[in-house]
Amino acid sequence: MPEGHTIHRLAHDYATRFSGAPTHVTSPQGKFSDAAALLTGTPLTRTEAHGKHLFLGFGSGSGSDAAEQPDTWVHIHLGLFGKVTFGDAPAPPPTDTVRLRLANPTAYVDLRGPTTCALITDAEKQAIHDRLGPDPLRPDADPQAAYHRVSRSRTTIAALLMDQKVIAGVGNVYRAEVLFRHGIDPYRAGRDITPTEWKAMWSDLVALMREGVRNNRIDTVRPEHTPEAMGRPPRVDDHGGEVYVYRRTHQPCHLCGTGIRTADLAARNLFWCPTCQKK
DNA sequence: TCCTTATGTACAA
DNA sequence: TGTACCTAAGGAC
Repeated sequence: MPEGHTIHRLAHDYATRFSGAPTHVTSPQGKFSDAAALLTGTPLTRTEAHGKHLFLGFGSGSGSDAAEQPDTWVHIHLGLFGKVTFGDAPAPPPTDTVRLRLANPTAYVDLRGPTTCALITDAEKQAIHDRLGPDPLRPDADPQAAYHRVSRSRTTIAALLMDQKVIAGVGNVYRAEVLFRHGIDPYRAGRDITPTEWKAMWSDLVALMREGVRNNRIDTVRPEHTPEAMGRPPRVDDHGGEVYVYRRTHQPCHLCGTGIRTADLAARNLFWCPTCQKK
């Protein structure tokens, strides 16, 4: 379930389970074997997330100097299919799709199907930060930098929200849901989004994504709109969270009953309520 | 057992 | 804009 909240959660969980002690690093599938051989026995010293990019820092930092940088980073991007599985030691025999396994005396973690898993330098890592937009989950994020691009673009707000150079970490679910929550027509041009609307959407994303990290799932339905509150039978969305429009094609809108619409936008599925999202 | 689909991105044309 | 890539689950046969 790789949107930004998942990656920040992973950064935290990798650190919790593997910081400090030397880590046994392997690549059962083979595509990362050379790097694994270099890293094995080295401690994981730092983890970081920016948007959908995960960075695992190995080596150094073991001294008391907190400013010390890791010697090298593993750059991970899950893409559409990537999955991470944590478990307690002893680790079971890995299946042949495990790209990267970390193991220590108490825990193991398997990475499967990532679009990227590569050893990079600090400079290469910096280059990735430089090409990404602000991430609502990072304390250093500047929402104005994102609005600067949004406000001078003829591209639709739906496409801009998915553009990682504009804003990092928002994926198809948060995109659909934040537009619904603000009643905004997904086809409006970025330059027609007012500063007030952008501020509201940004702070909403910060809150929603923080909750996503906490719960490890995406919930966007306000308490007063839950099926219980609306006097309707309870419902489970098949992606594990409670949402207004994402993948609810043809189902009635929770607020007005109109059928949720879907369309192809830049090769991704777009979902929205044509009645509630007219702004 | 095969086909479709998916919360993503990069590159070619 | 189309296509390639990485994996696994669910549904159709």
